[in-house]
Amino acid sequence: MIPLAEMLLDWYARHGRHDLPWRQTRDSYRLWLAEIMLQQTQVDSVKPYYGRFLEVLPNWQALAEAPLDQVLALWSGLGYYARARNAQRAAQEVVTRHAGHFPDTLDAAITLPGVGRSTAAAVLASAFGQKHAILDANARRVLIRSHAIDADPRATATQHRLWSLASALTPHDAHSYNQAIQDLGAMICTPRQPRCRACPLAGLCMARAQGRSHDLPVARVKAAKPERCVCFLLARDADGRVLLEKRPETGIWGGLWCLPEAAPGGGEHPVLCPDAAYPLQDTSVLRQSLRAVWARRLALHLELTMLEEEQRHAFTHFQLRFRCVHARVLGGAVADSAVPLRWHDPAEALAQGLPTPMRRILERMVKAADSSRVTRLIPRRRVRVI
DNA sequence: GACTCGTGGAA
DNA sequence: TTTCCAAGAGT
Repeated sequence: MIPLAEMLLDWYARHGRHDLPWRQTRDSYRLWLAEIMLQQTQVDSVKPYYGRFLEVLPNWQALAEAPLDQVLALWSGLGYYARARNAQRAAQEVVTRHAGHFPDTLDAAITLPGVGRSTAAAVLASAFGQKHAILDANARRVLIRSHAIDADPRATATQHRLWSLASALTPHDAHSYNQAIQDLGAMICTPRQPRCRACPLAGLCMARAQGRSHDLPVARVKAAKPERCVCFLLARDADGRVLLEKRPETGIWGGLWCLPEAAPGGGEHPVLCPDAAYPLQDTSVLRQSLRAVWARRLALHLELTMLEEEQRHAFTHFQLRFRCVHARVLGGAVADSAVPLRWHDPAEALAQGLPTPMRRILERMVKAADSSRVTRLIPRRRVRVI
């Protein structure tokens, strides 16, 4: 065995994170689900979602047959929602095309939606004991530092080099090795402030020998984050229900329930609209624009009552600035629309698949309603119409 | 190749 | 406060 692999396996046996939930099983479904949830997502974020998901949908069959809304509700807050949609499609393929068994070759596994080379390799190594190398962010960082690779990690040529390096180093016990290199990347060879003194590879690490541990991998060129501005409608009907719309299946927050949007610049879905930077100051122009957009789309007689303070939500490639606009419904009915619109009781809404900012808004609203119930003895002040 | 796709933690 | 980036894959 190559010394690097031997050192890693020895270190892993003594210091690895053997207690992670997905390391208590060799079941392909559970291993695959963990790999999907862990894509671009840190371990601590995944843990609560993983247990809940498996409790409700414990096998391929259950996931394949579940309503997509239920899958998205279980994913709500975890982000990258295409993973949830692809996961269900993959489960359906496993059931229909593979007789309920995860494919046992790399090429077949990669054809599943949401399963790339690294994910397929991880599942096949752990579920079936096959020898396949992974190349995730942890493994990539460890290889780049140990071999002092100062080329751009995102360049195709570097990717090829890293994959062949990963394959060459991976020993027969790929199951243990894959987890070992991930744990080293997560616990010792961290992105910032690597703990080189505790590293089992310190003796052969070229970056350390060259005093460049902190400088590798080379930083990516940062692109300026554009802003998008939008108002979300918090409309309540006479029963206190709130209006939600189901977003299109593709794009930001695809398939999730969301407060209706509007932007002064118009557009069906401003959140999806690049360069949608509009002023959000509380002006009569803004209020008229919002009323016009929502009147046209929703066919409701709305009375705007309040604009909340501006909030922000950061995405990977842009920053969202938004304000919540409170409104009472005086009349009209939700229009027939290509986009499903539905009135939800607040508690029921929180059980749906919601993006995190929507969940926060609705939770705050429910909390406010609870506290106002306590003080209901005091007559509610008349709401100012704006 | 260059974009697109979420969210939370750490510094 | 802002910045960075994670157990990547799809288009």
